[in-house]
Amino acid sequence: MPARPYHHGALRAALLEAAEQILERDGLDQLSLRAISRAVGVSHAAPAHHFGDLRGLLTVLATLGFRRFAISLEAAATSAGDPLRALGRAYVQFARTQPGLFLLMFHHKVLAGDDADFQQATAEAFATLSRVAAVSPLGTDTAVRGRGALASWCLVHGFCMLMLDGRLPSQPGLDLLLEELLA
Amino acid sequence: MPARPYHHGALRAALLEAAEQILERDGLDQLSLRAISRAVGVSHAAPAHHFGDLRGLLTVLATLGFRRFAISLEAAATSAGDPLRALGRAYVQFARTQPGLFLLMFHHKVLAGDDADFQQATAEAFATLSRVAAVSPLGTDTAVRGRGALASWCLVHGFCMLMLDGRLPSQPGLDLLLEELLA
DNA sequence: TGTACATCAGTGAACGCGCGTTCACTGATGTAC
DNA sequence: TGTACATCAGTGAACGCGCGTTCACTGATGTAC
Repeated sequence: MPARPYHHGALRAALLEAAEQILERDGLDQLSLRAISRAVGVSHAAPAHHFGDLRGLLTVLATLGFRRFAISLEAAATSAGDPLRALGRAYVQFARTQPGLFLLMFHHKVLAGDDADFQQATAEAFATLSRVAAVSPLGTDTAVRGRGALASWCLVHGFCMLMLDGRLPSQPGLDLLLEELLA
Repeated sequence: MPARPYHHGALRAALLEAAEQILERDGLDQLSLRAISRAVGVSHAAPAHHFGDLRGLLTVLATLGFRRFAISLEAAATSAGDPLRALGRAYVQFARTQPGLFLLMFHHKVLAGDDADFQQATAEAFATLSRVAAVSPLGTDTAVRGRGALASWCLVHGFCMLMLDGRLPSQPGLDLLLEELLA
């Protein structure tokens, strides 16, 4: 086996991993096909075989993000204690530990929103949200059931966005959140 | 007076206006010094005299945005009826009618956050928010007074962000919001 | 009132950069027979 | 078991694009005297 085989073997996964690293380290505006290829050590024309273009790669990345998001939320929802609070904590935790990915996931402009896998992954995540948060099932919207669910979602999502924009205090912020979720 | 005088006269204002138009029409990623200069019909090196670099221009633009934001919020806060609800409506209204500017204002990465004017303008806007929203003055944080204020802010901000990302239904969304603000 | 001069605002050409895409190619793999 | 061939995955050079910055310049304005 030569030191560097012509075929990578798992280039697709390697590209996604590198893309996520760049996303967290440098942000979305620094994420390019060339930068990703460079990080993996491959020709910058290679990603086209796996993702088509940059939008395709970003969409796959966001899809994987939503899958992981859904798993985290589901785990929180079935944990002991108040499931709504646990859900909120998990939501914020996800945004805090992988802000680049989180922001990408909610940046529809750069994503292929009509992608089937992407849509399914987002629906999966939001299903947990609306199921757990709809403690007062008053409405029957397709997107979100009930005002309580929407309000909870907005509250926790707004918290994440303000936090990631540096508009909230650093450490006591999470402590505060727990209190608000009481309401 | 010649058809096109050498000196523009009000280039600074014209550049800002053009920048805002591009921001709303094409988004932040299309906003460049060259695009702005092109729109005004001026050399692309000209903006440097007024703003230094792109970051400087964006910061001024965001500062003006926060000033207008503060005025809208203040007007809502002093209107008849429930001030907290009016404030929420004004917040969403601002984000809805000028999404590009709103997103720029909450995109610290591209702004000079340490700019004095910018900081003052944001503080001005947030002051109205915390004053009105702090119906239950339990805390004494520097940024936001009380849990109620923070919760209201997160709620309405999250609503805006989800709305601008196309994650909420189109028209009935605003109607729903009014109900949630009851809580 | 007039003149000299400093300063300011805008020009336009040039530079280098990183990007996405294209294209003919080559190495490797798998499959049909 | 072996051979031919199609397909796939990655290469590397080339192209054109838009960008920010720099620089010597020029037109216009204002100020000192």
